[in-house]
Amino acid sequence: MSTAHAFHRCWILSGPTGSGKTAFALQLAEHANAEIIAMDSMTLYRGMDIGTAKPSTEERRRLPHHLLDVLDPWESASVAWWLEHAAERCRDIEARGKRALFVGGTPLYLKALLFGLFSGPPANHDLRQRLEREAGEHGVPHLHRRLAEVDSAAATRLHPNDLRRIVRALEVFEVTGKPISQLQEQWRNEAQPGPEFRCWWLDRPRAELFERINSRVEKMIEAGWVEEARHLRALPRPLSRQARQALGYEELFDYLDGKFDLKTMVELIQAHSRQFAKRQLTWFRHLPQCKPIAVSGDALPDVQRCLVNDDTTRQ
RNA sequence: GGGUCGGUGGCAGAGUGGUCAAUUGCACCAGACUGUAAAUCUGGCGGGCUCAGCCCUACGGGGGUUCAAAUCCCUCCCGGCCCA
Repeated sequence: MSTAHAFHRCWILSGPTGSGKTAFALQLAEHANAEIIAMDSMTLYRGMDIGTAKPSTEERRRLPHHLLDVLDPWESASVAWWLEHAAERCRDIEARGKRALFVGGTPLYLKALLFGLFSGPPANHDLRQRLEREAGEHGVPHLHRRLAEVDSAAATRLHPNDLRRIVRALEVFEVTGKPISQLQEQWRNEAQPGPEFRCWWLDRPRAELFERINSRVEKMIEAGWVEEARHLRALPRPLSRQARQALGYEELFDYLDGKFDLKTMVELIQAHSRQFAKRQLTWFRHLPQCKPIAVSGDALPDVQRCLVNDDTTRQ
């Protein structure tokens, strides 16, 4: 069930957290008569607004945004879930003669957009729990050895401590009877994107990016992030495992429990945000389809020049 | 002014004569990543090199003891606490 063909004409704007995607996206979208689809695993959740830096209501009024606020915070998303909905929105937008512009910094979603996913089984939580318990009793390397017996190719690629991926690989094997390494081969057959396809990422000097991240966290606190967290905690149902992983919320909850003071919490969130940005950068630098746009300061990049430069790099 | 405890790598904090370029945590750098991904995992982290080894500079400053000191002694500077 390849969805990759759905994205052959789309544009993608990515970049690390705090690089200025939202502002530039609006300009880009208005220039291209586009509608925006969030390529973001956390802005999916209602009620998580400040911490996930969702576009403001004014910004959303300027043009249609998709896949924002589509789940309750106790619900769970997954790449596959997102990809399916993304393809649907993309087709719909293009059917209306407009351009789909994906904006966001979730690298796995970006990769799925570019390459698709292999058709495999969804998460089986009971099975995962069983495997994780097994790892807890005998150690993660034990699970790795077990994987090596049924799928040596996957085991070779995975570090013996990489619990998540070892569990996923074993899960796939147990429910399909096929090694995950074999199913993953499907990526090689993906079609190439069309000539209108564009993919950029905003590339700021590291020191500047980190300063922006640090001050943005402070601004979020000033904007009432603590209250937002308090409210989320008071909901009738607890946050889903996925939603809970959004940067900062766990630290806010600990702060509300009195585990540390405000200053310590802010510093923790800032550090974790910087580290996330760093990991994002590793992806962008290694995805050849994704072209860097050098940005610095408050000035937005020149749309026209981005398009021109991109053409020259494609020849 | 007197007494006392302490000054270790970006920070916190071990070490208390050789096995110490110095445990560990954080920060930072690099990498991985196919249905949890703002997650998870891995490696590096004084400087230099003809690099599984060698050289240099290092544990507040200076001096000393010793074959050998971050570790012992003297002195100076700085900080905390107590007395005045």
